[in-house]
Amino acid sequence: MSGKRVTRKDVADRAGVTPTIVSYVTNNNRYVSKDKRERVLQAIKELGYHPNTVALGLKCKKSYHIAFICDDISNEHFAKIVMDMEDIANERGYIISFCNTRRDEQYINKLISRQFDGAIISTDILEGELINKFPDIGIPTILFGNRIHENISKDITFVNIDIYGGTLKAMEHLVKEGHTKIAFVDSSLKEQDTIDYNDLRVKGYAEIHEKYNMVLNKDYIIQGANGYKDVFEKSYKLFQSKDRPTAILVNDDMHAYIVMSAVKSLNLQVPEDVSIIGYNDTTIAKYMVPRLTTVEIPRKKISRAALELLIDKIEGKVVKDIDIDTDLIIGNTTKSMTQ
Amino acid sequence: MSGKRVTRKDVADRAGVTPTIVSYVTNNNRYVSKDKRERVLQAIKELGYHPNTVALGLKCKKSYHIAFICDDISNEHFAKIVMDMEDIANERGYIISFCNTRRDEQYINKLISRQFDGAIISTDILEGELINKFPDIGIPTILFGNRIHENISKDITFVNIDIYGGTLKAMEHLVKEGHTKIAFVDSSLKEQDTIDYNDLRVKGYAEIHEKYNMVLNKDYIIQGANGYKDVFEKSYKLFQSKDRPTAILVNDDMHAYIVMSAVKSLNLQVPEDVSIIGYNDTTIAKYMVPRLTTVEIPRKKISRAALELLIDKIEGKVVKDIDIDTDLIIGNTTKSMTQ
DNA sequence: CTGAAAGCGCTTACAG
DNA sequence: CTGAAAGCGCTTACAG
Repeated sequence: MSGKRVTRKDVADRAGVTPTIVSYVTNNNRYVSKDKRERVLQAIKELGYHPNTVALGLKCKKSYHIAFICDDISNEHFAKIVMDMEDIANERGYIISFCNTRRDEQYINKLISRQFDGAIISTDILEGELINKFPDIGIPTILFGNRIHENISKDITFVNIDIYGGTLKAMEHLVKEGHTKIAFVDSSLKEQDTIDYNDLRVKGYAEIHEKYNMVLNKDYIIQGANGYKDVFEKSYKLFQSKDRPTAILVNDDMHAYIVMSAVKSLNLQVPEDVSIIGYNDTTIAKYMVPRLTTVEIPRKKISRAALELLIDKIEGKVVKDIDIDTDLIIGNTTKSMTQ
Repeated sequence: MSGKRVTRKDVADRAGVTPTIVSYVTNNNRYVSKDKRERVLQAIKELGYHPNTVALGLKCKKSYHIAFICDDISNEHFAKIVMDMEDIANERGYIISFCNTRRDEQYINKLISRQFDGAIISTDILEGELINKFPDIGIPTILFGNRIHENISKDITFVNIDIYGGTLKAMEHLVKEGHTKIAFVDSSLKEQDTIDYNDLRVKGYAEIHEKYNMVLNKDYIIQGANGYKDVFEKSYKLFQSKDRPTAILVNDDMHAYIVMSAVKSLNLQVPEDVSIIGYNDTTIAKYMVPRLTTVEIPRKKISRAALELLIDKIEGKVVKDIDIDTDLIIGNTTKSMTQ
């Protein structure tokens, strides 16, 4: 391409000043005579100079670069969170890199080498050991989830999302409608030793069974599903069975949609034959017909909280965990059994 | 947090060698005596050393950092493209930053300052002038779209996606089924002077009208819709009208889904009352009931093509534009009028 | 008011 | 076989 990039030195030569002056002009942090300033600005324009952020990063040990790491960048829920965060980050001079989690130490090392000023992580599948690599090396880190894991570094700040409370609300709603045969889908690709705040869903699910003396049928729990196709097949099979559940809680709206697709493929109706509840309140939920009942995770709140906590932390302030409530949005995909 | 980061010098001190030796060990590109090599590796492990990519980038003028810029990171279509690209990039030592387009010169400047080794851009809303900033400054750039725009730099390489051909296939399909009142939705936030390869959709749409002597009703074209809600409202209104269309082509699956939602809200049936065709073949299309008929953009192909072209370009090779075909995936959301 | 100089953490050509 | 040194493009403390 067009040869070497324009540097500060090129600008200085063009404007007939020293490189130092160019810096003072671009950073606007010291008096520079009007004459020189104008020559510099002119030269910058003529040459198309863009200060090299990499050099600045090296010198100042600050990259203005934040990583947001989640398990599925193709899930609208996370994308919307990033978009909200970007609006705030942008004002503060930061950019955010939106990355997919990889259960791969080499990949994590590569990220770490890039001198992010901070990281925001939302994962169900990464071991504490790998997550801790960020704070251990001195990268301010925020984790979406809940401080229920012992192997997470004390240096990590949590945005505690009340998935547990949301799950209780969803389950109570189904129980009040008379459902006793309730299934549950957890589509995250979990393994042992993972950060599974999803377990808060299982926990809530199990506790409601206990509270109301309902039999917990293990066959009603679909866990560690492997992608959309797997969720479709497993839920198809579940609803094909003689003793099929009358309601199902699905850990993500898109997956809830897939479950509904499986249900419909069996010529069953939602909510007449099967009640469905999702999580996240994404576009798919809002425009589903019937409208999906779903546990809302307040994205605006968590993105703002996470980003502000992170920037405070980067700036050396002491920050504390924060708690975020969830709500049940009642749509039309559940139906009372007692009517 | 934990103070300063571990540098090459720290490792050298610990291992009792010069910093140079540490580089030769980490890069594995020169003979180092077994004894020293082991001491270095030991020190790296003990200290948790991660080479500073920023410093490397400055020295070598190579960031191993690629930008993928698209108009809506919350659209699964783009997220899946990034994920495919990442798999390839990862093997080659690159990381990809997944960014939302902003029609904001400051933002573009900020990106440019970050010394990306290359950029892959997919946009309907960015002016050529802003896109050209990347190649103009020497950043190898790939653009998804079609070389039909005169104001795009010659230095940009195109991955030409045959949206036009796909649109013809979709329209032909509807015409063969006897539809003559066909609507069209373009949900992109376009303005004048934009890279609107979407216009290829409009072009195909118009040409088929001409070819078959069909009246092109301008009221059937919804353009510049502003988000999901707007698409819902506008299509609701469209299908509420007396002279409503019997079929509709929608430039994205999720938006097609929203249109279907509007249709159903009016107690109309798909495909009995309204035939719908989308674009992209994302998850929503695959699991829609009835299965959405959609113009497939072969994501695997375009992501591989784009990334390989880009890396070749970064490595100084001469590359040529590439053409990618599209296909119509026939689902169950269209119905023959003549049965 | 303004410039020369040190230094951020690396790589690698150069000189032993 | 191996080390000292230059230099990538910046910022800013220091010295005039």
